[in-house]
Amino acid sequence: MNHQRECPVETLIHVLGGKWKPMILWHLIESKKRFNDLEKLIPDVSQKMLSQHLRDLEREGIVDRTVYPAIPPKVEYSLSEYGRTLIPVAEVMCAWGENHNKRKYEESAS
Amino acid sequence: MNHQRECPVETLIHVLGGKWKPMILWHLIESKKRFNDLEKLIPDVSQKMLSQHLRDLEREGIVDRTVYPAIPPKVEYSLSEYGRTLIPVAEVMCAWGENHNKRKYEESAS
DNA sequence: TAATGCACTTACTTAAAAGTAAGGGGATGA
DNA sequence: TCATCCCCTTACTTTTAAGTAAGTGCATTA
Repeated sequence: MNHQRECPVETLIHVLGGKWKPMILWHLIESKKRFNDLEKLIPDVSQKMLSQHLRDLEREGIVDRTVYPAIPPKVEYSLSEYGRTLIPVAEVMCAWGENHNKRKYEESAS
Repeated sequence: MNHQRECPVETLIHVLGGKWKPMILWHLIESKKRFNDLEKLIPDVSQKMLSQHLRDLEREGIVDRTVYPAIPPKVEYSLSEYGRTLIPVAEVMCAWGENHNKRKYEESAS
């Protein structure tokens, strides 16, 4: 890490920041998902937020959107090859987050 | 990673999200800093945001705030022992961010 | 006496993110 | 014919984050 140049942590936060994108990534790491699947998996997400963030992630090249020309329409979202480079990032972020939650839990229990 | 439970990436984003906290972390990884140092190192940050986010990070136990009872007041901010657990996280986030920036640069150049 | 430096705080304003509610297109099934 | 399913989009409102500007307290220096 180089402390002279601009901090690129910001870039990651820009791409993955906000309330919903990490959740979407999280579920797509496991497997490709349809719009409705994600809606069910992510409690309280509105359709608007879901479609907006999926579009953002698609624009960044992280998510692939595959449309099957069927009726009713079928659209699948999956991590792109590039998106898969985020898996190790998600892993350390999750590991830290889990530990932090545990710590807070133990703190509140004492 | 466990996809049944709640995604803890959110936790990390909660702790480190927003525009300024990653920057503060970034500079404190290098060495402890005073309020004014951070103000100079982080362009465009307002005093309000700086003090607010330093306080947030302090409350989360990530940053230690040391006050020297001198006049003019001297306050030093440093990563706590717990805060140092974020260093590996920052490293992978930075690495990904740098790569992403490079990719976007090459994309726009072509 | 006045100005300066440090580390903030407060009040107010603006911008960005998210929530709510409704609609739309294009079939198919009852 | 009417309702239903899927994948959204649009318009509008609310909430949250951030920006701006000014002020505070204490002491030292000029």
